[in-house]
Amino acid sequence: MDPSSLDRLNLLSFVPFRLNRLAAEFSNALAADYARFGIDIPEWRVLATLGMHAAPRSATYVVRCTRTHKSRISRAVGHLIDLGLVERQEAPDDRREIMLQLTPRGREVYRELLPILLAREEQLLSCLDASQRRALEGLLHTLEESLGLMRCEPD
Amino acid sequence: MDPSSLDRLNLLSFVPFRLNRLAAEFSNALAADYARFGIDIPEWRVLATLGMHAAPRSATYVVRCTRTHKSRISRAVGHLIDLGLVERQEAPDDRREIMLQLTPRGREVYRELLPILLAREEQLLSCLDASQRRALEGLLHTLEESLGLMRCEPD
DNA sequence: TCTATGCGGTTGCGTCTGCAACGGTCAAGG
DNA sequence: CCTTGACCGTTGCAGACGCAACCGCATAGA
Repeated sequence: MDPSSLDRLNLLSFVPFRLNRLAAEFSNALAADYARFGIDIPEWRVLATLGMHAAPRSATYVVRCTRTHKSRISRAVGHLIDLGLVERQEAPDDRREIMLQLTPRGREVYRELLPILLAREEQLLSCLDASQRRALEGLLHTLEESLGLMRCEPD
Repeated sequence: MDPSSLDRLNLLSFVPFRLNRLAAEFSNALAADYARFGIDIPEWRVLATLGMHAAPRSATYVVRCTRTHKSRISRAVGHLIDLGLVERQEAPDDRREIMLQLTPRGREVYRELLPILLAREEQLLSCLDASQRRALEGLLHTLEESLGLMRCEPD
């Protein structure tokens, strides 16, 4: 992967660095879209995870699904509740679990935000043609599999 | 890119999220390697940027090259100086600029750390065969070009 | 039943981050 | 020469972060 010699590393050819930088660039590009709705990245992740399913989910599910630290999820949920986009309800069978679901307003925001984010994704990937996108898809999948990132509870 | 419908997004197929998660996973895997030398990611970036060149570089150069915020670079440099790995010297022609270079000990650490990090990169990419790696290389390059991430001052 | 262990979720705390403001320096123009 | 604006790098500050400790609850075993 690294074309340079062994005692001189070109940072620009170091994949971890490049991935990090690329991801930061993508995040930055999306930040403005989130901000219009008063939410940030972890909050969007909660919104997206809940919006993905019809039935309520626990915070732990969101944690596993997004691979985000539970304290971050907890605070993000708190903020979303303050905004009136999410509501908690105790699970009937286990009072430790707190099921989370979007409020009508939360689902509205989700529906409004979704096409904006997909358009932004499209813009960021517009430099790739169809076959390159398939290749990217395959590579991401292979890497995710290898790192054990694909597990997510069934619906 | 997104196989799901337009009113339901599967977070797991959203490229910005996947990139972010993948990058975090890579960073985490490398963190332990840095830590053995008492440094973290931004400090490694400074070390790598200075190690890449024979001649001293300004902090602004490191900022441009790594696309890291200047306050972060400033503090990383401060720490590296405390550790005795980097030294400052005023530029003779412009007293605003402060040229940075590795100390002998800094270069030693760089040489020691480099193969460790390359091995870690190799491990993370071990799930990809040669042609997949070429594809990844190409995709990263295309995306970086498109986002204007490739510019870095000449030597 | 009582105790021990583990889980779901929250929170206090020390740390790190990015922003914006600043001090010091240079270069251009009157 | 002086003023203006730009630039380099640092730092104060407010907010965000992850860790670890914690609370309440559930489950298993004596």
